[in-house]
Amino acid sequence: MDYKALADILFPHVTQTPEEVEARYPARDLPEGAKVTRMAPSPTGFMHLGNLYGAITDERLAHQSGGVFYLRIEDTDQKREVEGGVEKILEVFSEYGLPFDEGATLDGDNGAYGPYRQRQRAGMYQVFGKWLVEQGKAYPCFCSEEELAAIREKQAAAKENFGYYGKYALHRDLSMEEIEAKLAQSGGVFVLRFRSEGDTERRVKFTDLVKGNMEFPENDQDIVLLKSDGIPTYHFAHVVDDHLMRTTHVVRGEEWLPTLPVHVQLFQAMGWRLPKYIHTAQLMKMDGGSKRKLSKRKDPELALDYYREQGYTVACLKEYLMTLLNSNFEEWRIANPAAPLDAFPFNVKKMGVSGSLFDLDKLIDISKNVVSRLTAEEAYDLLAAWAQRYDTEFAALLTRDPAYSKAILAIGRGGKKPRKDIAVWGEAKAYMDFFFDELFQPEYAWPENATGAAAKQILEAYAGDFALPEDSGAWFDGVKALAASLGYAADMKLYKQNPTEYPGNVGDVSMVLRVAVTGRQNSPDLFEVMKLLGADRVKARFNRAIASL
RNA sequence: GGCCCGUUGGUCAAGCGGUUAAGACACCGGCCUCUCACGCCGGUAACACGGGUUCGAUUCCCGUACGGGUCACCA
Repeated sequence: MDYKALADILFPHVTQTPEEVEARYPARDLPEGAKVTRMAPSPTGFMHLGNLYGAITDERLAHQSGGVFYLRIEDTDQKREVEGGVEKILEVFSEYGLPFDEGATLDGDNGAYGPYRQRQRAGMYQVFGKWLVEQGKAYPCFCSEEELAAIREKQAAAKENFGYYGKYALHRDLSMEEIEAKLAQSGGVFVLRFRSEGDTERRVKFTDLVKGNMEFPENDQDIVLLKSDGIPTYHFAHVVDDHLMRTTHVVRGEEWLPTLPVHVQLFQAMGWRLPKYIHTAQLMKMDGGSKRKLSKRKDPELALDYYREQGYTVACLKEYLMTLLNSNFEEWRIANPAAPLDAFPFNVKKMGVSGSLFDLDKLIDISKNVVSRLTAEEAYDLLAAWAQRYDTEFAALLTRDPAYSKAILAIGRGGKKPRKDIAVWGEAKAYMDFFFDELFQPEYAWPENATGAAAKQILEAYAGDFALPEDSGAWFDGVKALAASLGYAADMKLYKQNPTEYPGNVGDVSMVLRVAVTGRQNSPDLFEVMKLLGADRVKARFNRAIASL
């Protein structure tokens, strides 16, 4: 077989040589040890936790080592591509603060190793595809979907491995005449397959940076390199791009592990150096009694949009993912509560090998901590932005008087033990709605020791000549005095010693006030609340409560 | 089914031949000059199983079980 002639028949338009292509991608001029990583999503319009998970790893690895983190768009599957898919990707990464040093941008490319959209690189893959044909390492295949399905059936019946290999590789040894005939028949359309010399009896050894040493049978499948539209499969694109773009570390999910032998083989066939691989553990969820990989179709909580809608902060999601990514992160965070995330020394060795359950409880806990560390100003900005998007009615109230809203958010904020009651912005309305008269819809639930007439008596006594106390201490002294005057125990300790001697205690009295003012039994510091509301509105609320009794 | 990866409390996990087997979340109890949210103190709870190797295995090896992933002209 004259492979050179075959190559020319198959790729008549390809005139470039591999050397010419290579010349455009010189080794990167980076300091020793600098890592080059990439995020390589498909523009499916769907960004999920797994994307973020990997991207954080990529970004940290690159930027912690003085390297390069770039974005490559894997748009080789036109069927799955959606309008605006690239915009979505860019938007998410900018939202999450994971800056690319180079790669695809909205209006083109940024960087010297482009183009960064695989479809725009089609010609390049063909150069290398042609070159492989010249070496006898690749060949055209004309099998139809039906033929492939028939092969599969046969294999299933014979209990043999699936795939295009050995005697099932129908077009592996076509003669030049046969190829020409098929080519004429197909109108020049073919699929380029790799001619594997692998033998499953032999094993390849391999080291993954997180999984450690591994051994696989060699790949004997003649996998597809170029699809019938001339666009490469993931496998070929990965090998060509990561070589040319000088990627040093490939971070991807462990679902790629089974195809690793293919990639190793391809790199060898091309005569290129293998990048380092980091196969990350998968994000799982509990389904019924067992764990399973989070699924795009079944699990809404896999989508990043879900968290944005709920009002999780960007910081808390990154923070949580980091706890899954590096086992010593939490320890570090406890020791460095205020340090920026990027100050954490990310370490591949601290990455776990087995899939982790995505734990919403833990996320919420982290979220509360993150939100509690925000200043009132920051909290207001984030909340207002969220509401603007997901609850415009609430947004209108919030932004009507920013200073007022900030003051609400400032209650219990700051200091050593900040309040931690808001985990996500979606909860904020329920937390602070009573501050807005428009939203104030009390369902008076009086404390057990002071219902009905008792509650009314307390309210009437307190509201009678109500004036805003000077400070929290004065306020509570007043409540105590009121409690005592009505026969309630003003001292909790005394009350606990003889609970039967009193109708209730000062706690009950203040609870009545709280219920009247806020419409609920739980609230932040009542004095602060009243101060913000102002004497008039507080009074009005007392009267409203009295009227209801 | 073949191949691959994994298995320490409910969850995330530390551990890397000898430990009272950390810590975090969740849960439960107590304390915290008004509730809640915090905070503090305490508690329940784990090395999948069976063989080896070894003076000694959570740790090393083999097997079993279980879980997961993957077997496309998708990535």
